[in-house]
Amino acid sequence: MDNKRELIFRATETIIASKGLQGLSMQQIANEAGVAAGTIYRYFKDKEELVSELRKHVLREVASHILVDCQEGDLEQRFKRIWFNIIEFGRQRTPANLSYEQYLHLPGVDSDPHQTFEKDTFLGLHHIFEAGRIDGTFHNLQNKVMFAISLEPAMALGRSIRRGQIEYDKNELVTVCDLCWKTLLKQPEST
Amino acid sequence: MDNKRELIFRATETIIASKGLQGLSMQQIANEAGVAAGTIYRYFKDKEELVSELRKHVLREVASHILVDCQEGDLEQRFKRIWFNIIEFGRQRTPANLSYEQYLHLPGVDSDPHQTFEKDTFLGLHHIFEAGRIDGTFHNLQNKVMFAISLEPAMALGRSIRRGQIEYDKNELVTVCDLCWKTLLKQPEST
Amino acid sequence: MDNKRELIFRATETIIASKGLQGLSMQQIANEAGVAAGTIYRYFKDKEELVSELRKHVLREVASHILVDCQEGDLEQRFKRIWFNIIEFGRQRTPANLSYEQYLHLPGVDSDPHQTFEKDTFLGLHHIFEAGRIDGTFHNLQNKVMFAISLEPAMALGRSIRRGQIEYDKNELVTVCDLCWKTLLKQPEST
Amino acid sequence: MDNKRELIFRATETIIASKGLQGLSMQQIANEAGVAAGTIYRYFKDKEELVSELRKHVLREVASHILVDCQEGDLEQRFKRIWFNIIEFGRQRTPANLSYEQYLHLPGVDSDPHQTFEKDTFLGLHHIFEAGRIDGTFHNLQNKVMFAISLEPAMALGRSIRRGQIEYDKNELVTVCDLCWKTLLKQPEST
DNA sequence: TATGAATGAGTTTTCATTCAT
DNA sequence: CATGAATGAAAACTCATTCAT
Repeated sequence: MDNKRELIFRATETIIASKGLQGLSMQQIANEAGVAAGTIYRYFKDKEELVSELRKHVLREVASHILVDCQEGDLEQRFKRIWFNIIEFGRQRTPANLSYEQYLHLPGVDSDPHQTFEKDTFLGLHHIFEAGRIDGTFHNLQNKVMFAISLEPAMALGRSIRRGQIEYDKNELVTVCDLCWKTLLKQPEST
Repeated sequence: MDNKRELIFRATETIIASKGLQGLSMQQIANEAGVAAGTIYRYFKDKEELVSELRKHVLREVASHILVDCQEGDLEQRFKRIWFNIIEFGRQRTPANLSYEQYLHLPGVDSDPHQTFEKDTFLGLHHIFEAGRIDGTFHNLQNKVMFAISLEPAMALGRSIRRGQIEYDKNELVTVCDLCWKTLLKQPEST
Repeated sequence: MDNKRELIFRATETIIASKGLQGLSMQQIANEAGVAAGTIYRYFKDKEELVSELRKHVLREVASHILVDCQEGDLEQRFKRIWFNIIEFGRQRTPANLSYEQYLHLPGVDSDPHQTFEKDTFLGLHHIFEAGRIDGTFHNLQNKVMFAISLEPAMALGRSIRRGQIEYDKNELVTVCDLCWKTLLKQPEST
Repeated sequence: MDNKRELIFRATETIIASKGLQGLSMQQIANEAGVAAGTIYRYFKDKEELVSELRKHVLREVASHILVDCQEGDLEQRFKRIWFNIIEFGRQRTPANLSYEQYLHLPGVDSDPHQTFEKDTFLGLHHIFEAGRIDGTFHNLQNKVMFAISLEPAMALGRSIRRGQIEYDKNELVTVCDLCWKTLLKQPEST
């Protein structure tokens, strides 16, 4: 069953979340997962494969949290929903979120297969940016650039809230979300 | 001499830049630095101390690159200079930059001494945000929040350029920088 | 069925032939034999028994190849037939031959049961040497000694041909076979 | 110092002699050598290198035992001295001899570097065979063939004596040695 | 102070063997 | 009988750290 594979994934995620990728030993994973060390090797060729497969798994988790409900409503509603999804997800001290961050700047992220996988996983985001660019609502900027100016702030904010570096203030966030949205717009709205 | 301490720092930085914190052995550092393995222990209690001291060292390097020339001119000029400093620094494949990223999300970053040190190092930024907030030019937001919406994008962009995910386009950057600046402003400028 | 036992034997032989006794795992044997790993344990107590049973199996194979047609003709004809059988068998890159060599100098060969089994298996050879010794044709030497001077060369030659260390030259071999034969004779033939 | 390398060699040799190449673990070697397991890796890249370097070491030992005093006297004297050296060495239950046999039929022996090394190490033998062939004393046979018919028997005999399969009988050996010598001769001596 | 050989605990990985299905 | 997932002990190997020189 894939039951055990999932078990190992969760165990690994948990450990990475708490001790980082450096404090990660196969024995620990086995203990946490409640299986024998050797069992891991029935599901993953070696540690490298486990870590790299988990990366995809985590990215998928992140995407599923962030892209929830992002199909309905107009562009603004969809964008703002995603923006808050990012905040909510980033605020949490879940294994998924914490281990996601451990993967963020790993050497080798810029390899082709990784980038392709990442792009595919977050395809929903690209659709939004493209839609806005095509109908002339957004500035004519590359997707990555639009992400950087409008959603990267949400990631940073979620993280900072989680770390206790800034206080969670719903009203402030609504304001900031609106600022991020307006940054994308070619014509400032006539309010 | 502190000559050797510096030598060890540089060696460590170089290795972290290329292989990450995981592929970091004392022997490698010794080789790269051109000293004996035992020598490292004359300057650092153990590996942990070396890594954590280097973190401060790297943060200082980053700050010095980013805060260059940020005292002259009006708020806008100072902000935009920093914004581009971040882009320029982030674009580079220097040991300082690459190893900086390796430290970014390390578990334990949220510990108090770390946070204090980071805050002190980037004090210059705080001054700018405070100045703008006090004279009523900027929104009334916490510093970290202002950083998140105006400079975090620059960090992401620099990184993406370096990784080849977006093309370097000076004009586009000028536009984006301006957008980031305007995000901070309470009253949209009357152009 | 003994069908499966034979299957396992052949698989083991094949693997030993190509990777030696060191690169021999139960899983590999199972794969090669097309059975489950656990199945092997229905036919053999453990790996040791499998390996040791296979040794006998291989010895029997070797004997059957070498002692073929060795009952007909006079002493010289019988000897020379065997001599060439050894050459022919040794030249081949068959699992039987290759795995036989892997067993040759294994520690524990000098144990009593092994020696007895070996002696029994190659009884045909002993008959020839005894016959020659009794009728006064051969020197009065122990069987093993006669084997050493007359057939051991054939084994070495077959092996060397297989390894490409010497070229196969039928005429030269006929000469050498004759030399080996004459070595056994008490009185050099009056040619 | 190469002191420790030698120590590790001797320990490995001893273990191979008693348990074969299969029952050879780095930990055992370390224990036998009286060093830490990690120390072995300062002298040898990995187990494979250790085993393969030891092979050369052992071959050199064997050659030095066998080729002792083989420069003096006429061809016959030189040959017979070597023949008895082989017997004497093969009779011994020394680590050098026992581990030598473990290497004899290892898969991979027929690789080029191995063969070249072996040929170089036993160059002394080739000289003798060549000398005899050139001055017309010996049959016109390839060196390996001459080795097979005249010295391979000595190897087999030494081994058999050691294993207790034949009794040590000096007179019989002198006879047999003479037979081996005569096998090489083109013209049977006029006695 | 500097060295680098040596250590040995800890890591990854393999594999003979068992046992529930 | 046969399976093959699971086990866990043991193997190969790494590496932070120490210490005699």
